Amino acid sequence: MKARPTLQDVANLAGVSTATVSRALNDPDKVGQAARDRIDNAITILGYTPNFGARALATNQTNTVGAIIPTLSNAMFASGIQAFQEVLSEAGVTLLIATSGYDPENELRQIKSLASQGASGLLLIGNDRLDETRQYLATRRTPHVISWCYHDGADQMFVGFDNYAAAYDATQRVLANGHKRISIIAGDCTSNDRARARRDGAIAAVGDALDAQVVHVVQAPYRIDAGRQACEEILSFANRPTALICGNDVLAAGAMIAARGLNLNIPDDISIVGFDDIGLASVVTPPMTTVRVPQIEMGRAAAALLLDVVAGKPDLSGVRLDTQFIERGSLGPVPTKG
Amino acid sequence: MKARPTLQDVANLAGVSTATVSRALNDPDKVGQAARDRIDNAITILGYTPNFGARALATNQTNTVGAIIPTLSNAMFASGIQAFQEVLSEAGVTLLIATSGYDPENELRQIKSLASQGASGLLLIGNDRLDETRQYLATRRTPHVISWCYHDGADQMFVGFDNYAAAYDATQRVLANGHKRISIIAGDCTSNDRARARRDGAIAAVGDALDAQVVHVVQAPYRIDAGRQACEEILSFANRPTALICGNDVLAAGAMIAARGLNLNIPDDISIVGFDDIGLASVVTPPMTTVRVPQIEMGRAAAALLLDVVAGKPDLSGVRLDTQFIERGSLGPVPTKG
DNA sequence: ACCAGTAATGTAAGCGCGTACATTGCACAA
DNA sequence: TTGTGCAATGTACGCGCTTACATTACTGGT
Repeated sequence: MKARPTLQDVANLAGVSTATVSRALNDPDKVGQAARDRIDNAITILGYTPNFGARALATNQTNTVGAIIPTLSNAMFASGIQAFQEVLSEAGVTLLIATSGYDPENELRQIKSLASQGASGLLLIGNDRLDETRQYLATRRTPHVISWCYHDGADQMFVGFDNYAAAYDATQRVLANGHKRISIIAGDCTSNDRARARRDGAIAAVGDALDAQVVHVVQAPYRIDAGRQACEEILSFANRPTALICGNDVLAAGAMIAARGLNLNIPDDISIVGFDDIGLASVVTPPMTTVRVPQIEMGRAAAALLLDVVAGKPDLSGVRLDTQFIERGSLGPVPTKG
Repeated sequence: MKARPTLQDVANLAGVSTATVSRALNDPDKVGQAARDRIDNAITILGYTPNFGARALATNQTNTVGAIIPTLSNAMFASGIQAFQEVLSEAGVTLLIATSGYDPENELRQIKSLASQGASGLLLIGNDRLDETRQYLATRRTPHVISWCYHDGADQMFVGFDNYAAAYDATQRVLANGHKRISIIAGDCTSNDRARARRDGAIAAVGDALDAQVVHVVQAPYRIDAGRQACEEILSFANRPTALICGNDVLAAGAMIAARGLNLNIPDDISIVGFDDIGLASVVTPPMTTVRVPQIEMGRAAAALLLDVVAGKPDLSGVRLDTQFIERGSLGPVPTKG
C-alpha cells in the first residue's frame, strides 16, 4: 500500500534535507561525499524515481520533444524517426510520437496534443499545412524543425532535401536513356508538398527535353496495390510509355508487379524508377532504380538541429542534404521498335 | 516578453476564480453558462494551454504511455506501433517511444527513462529480459503489456501469437511439400525469445517428421545482406537443402537474392519461406510464402489492453492472436532428382 | 587567537493546477 | 415571511521538486 517514495522520504532515510537530496541528484559536486553515499543508498533502498510532473513544474522544462509524421508504416519515415530518436536518447531527451495520416487537420490536432503534453520542440514533416497550424506555431513560438523537404530562404528551419530537384535529376537520367514517352505515377498530392514537388520536377524535366513528352500523370496513395492499379491503368491505354517514374518505391514496386502481370519485361519493355531507396528497392526483381534519400542522416541532423533550437542557440540554419540517383536494373535504354 | 499564460491569467480576464476556470476545463457541467462563455473567450484571447507538469503533479497522472521496441526499422514493428499509437490517440493518451536495438541493458535504461518521464504504462516486446528489469517492473508495479509473443499461464500480460507454434506449423507445410533436407536461417537469438521460438519450432517440426532432417541452422541479424550471406554460406556446402526456412521476411528476401545469384530457380531448385508477411513479401519474385502476423490487430489489442491495465480494470487477461500461413510462389514441391 | 572565505547543508518560497470544503445566492415550499 | 436545498462559485491547501538565500562548520592567513 505504500505510495511512491518522494524526495522527502529519501531525505528522511538519509538524514538530510530535501534540498541536499535534490542537489545530489542534479549537481552531485555540490554535495559532500558522505551525504552523497547515504543518499544513493537511500534511493536504492526505496526504489526512488523522481516525479516527472513535479520536476517539470519546478524547472519548467520537460526534456521531451514531439514528432508528428504522416505514418510509421512507410519504411521511409520509420527509419528516419529511428535515427531521430537515437540522437535524442543520447541527449537524454524523450520522444513523443504521433501520426497524422497525411491529414492536415489531424496534424494540427496532434501538434496541440503534443504541445500540451509538454513537448518543448516539434519535428514536422513537409511544408504543407493549415494556416491555422502555422499561426499556432508562430504565436506560441513553438520551436520546430521541418524535415523531409528543403527550401531556401524561408523563415522556417528545414532539414531535408529538394524533392523537386531530385525528381528533375532522376528524370533527366531516364531521358538520357533515350526515353521519349514517359508516364508518371505520383503519390497523392493533396496536402503533400513532397509528392507534388516530385511530380512537378519530373514533369518539368520532360518538358525541358524538347523531344520527349509526358504521356500520363496519375496519382495514387502510397500503397503497393494502388501502384499496381495505377500502372495497369496506364498500360491499358493505347499510347504506352517506355518509362514510368513513380512517386516512391512502394508505388514503383506495385507498378513492377503490374508490368510483369502483363508479361512485360523490365526494363526491356518498360523502365520503372522509384524514389526513396527503401530496403524493398534492392530486393525486387530486377533491382529497382531509384533515388536514395539520406533517411538516417536526415533523422540525425533533424534531431541535432531541433535540440539546438530548443536550447535557444542563435544563428541556426537548416540543413540541406543531397540525394543520390541509384541506377539498378529496372532502368534500361528505350526499347527498339519492334 | 510575456510568459505563458496561466490559469490565473484566464481567471482574471474572465473575472472568476481559478477554481472555476479549472472546472470549466475539466468538468464543464459544473459551471454556469455565462461564466463558461467568458472563460472560453479568455482562453482563446490569451492562447492558454494548461501546463503539463502542473496538471500531472496535481492529478498524479500523465495520460502518457511508453513503448520500448527493438527497432522501428523493421516494418513489422513500425506498422504495429502505428496501430498502437492510433488507438492511444483516440483515447487521448500520448505515446512515448524508445528503441532498445535488441539490447536488454539498453531496454532497461529506456524503461527507466520512460518511467521517469511519466509513462503510466509500458508496451514491451518479447519476453527476454534482464532479471533486474523484471524486478524493476515488479517492485514499482509498472503496468505493462508484452507483445509480439504469447505464453499461457504466465503472470504476465501477453498480446501476441505463439512464435513456436507458428514456425512449427509453417515447417509442417514445407514438409508436406515433400522436402527432406531443410536449412534454417534464424534471426539472432541472443536476447530474442521470438527468434529462438521460431527457430526451435522449425527444428522441432522437422524432428517430428522422421524422414526429414535439418541440414544447417545459422543465425543472422535481421538484415537483407545478412540473409544473403547466410544463404550463400548454406548453399556453399555439399549437402544442399531443398527448402530454406527463414526467421523473418527480411532474411528470406536476402536468401532469395543469394539463391538467384547462384542461378538457382525458386522454387524449382530451392523453396524459401519467410515470416511476418511484411509488404516486401508480396513484391519479391516469386512472391514469398510466409507467415502472416496480425500486426495491426496486435498493435490495437495491445493498446486497448494496456489502457485497461493502466486504468486498473480487474480480471484482465492477455490476447492470443492467430497467425496464418500464406502460400505464395516461393514454396514448391521438392525438386525431382536431376 | 581572530576573522575572512568557502564548502556543505538547511530553510522555505514558489512552480501551476485540482479539489475538498466553505460560502453565496436564489428558487421553492410551507 | 422564513427556512430548506441546491447550484454556482470562491478559498486555500497540497501535489513533489528546485533553488535563492540563510546558516553552520571549517580552513588558513596573519
